[in-house]
Amino acid sequence: MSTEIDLKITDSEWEIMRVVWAQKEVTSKEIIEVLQQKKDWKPATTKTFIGRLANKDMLDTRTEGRRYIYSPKVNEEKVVKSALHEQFNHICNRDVGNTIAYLLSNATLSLKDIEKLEGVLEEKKKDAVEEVACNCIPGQCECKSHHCSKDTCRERNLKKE
Amino acid sequence: MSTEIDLKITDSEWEIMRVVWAQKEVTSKEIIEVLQQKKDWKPATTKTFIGRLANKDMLDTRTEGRRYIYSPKVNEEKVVKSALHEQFNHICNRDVGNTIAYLLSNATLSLKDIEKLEGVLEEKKKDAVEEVACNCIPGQCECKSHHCSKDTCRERNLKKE
DNA sequence: GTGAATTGATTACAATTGTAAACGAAGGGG
DNA sequence: CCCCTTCGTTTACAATTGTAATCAATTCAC
Repeated sequence: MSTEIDLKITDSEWEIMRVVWAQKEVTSKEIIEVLQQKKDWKPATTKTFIGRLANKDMLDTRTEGRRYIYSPKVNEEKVVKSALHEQFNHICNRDVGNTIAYLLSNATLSLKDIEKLEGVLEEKKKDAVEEVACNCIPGQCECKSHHCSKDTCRERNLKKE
Repeated sequence: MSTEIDLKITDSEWEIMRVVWAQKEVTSKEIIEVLQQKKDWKPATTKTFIGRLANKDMLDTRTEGRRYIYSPKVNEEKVVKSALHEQFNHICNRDVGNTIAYLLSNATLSLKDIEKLEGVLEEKKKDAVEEVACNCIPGQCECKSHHCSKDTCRERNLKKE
């Protein structure tokens, strides 16, 4: 029974959390100020999101005088990773390489970044597989089509023609 | 005025779309069958999602007899890329390299993948930057803290101590 | 100390999402 | 020809999300 907090947050909540992650400790006033440059939110709107995040146990609230100092209760990296995992769950394992290649070619990188990435790739060679196995259920990706046995299966019937 | 369709779909809609993308042409019956292995959905639930996707113009519906053959109206790759872009929008450009490094080290890759990725990296060296510029608004990442000028700014006041 | 400003909490309300039953038209079987 | 199945459509309804006003308790300014 791991008391794993749900790491999924909404787009608006990201905006709040990024401020809190960046500043470590902030008042609602500061969050509101920072986000005014980016989002067309009324202060009340920002406050709603802050409240919801506190409810969801994503924000710690320490009392300083009569107001709160908010600080993150979840790690930014964890949330980012979890969100990315979820994205990658939407594609076949066999496509992961290509997808990352796309991300790379789209990214702005420093030489340092590139070197690091080369290092990772070098490491990866050690446990590279001959061919990445498809992890999809039959019918949900092209690797395995679902080979239905029923006469009603359109795919099957097309093949018979 | 680009008639850009909104490429954002929900988790449940992904499940449907993946079936349609994989099969190119499917009936609702087949979608329902495929997803029964994965999701604990009643057929009615699947039908709802199909209907919504058709409304959203993500699915094409061709009539064959009295029933529909569904096919994708949006490209899978585009949807995946758009979803990933959205994710990467949540992090500072300076962290992109590291984040991709994490994805790489977490992925199962073939030698072929790795070679391709090495090629991309090689290309990247040509336009590698000295240092990736932060693209965040001040206050939303640690690169630029928001340097508020107001006396009420907590961060500022802490520094004065 | 009394009124104005702050600030967290409460309430509001529409849109989206997840989940599904019910309905209605159209075919298929007998 | 009539009933049963099939399948798209309509309706339902709770939970979540986006957006915000209002309230109530403080505190600050005068």
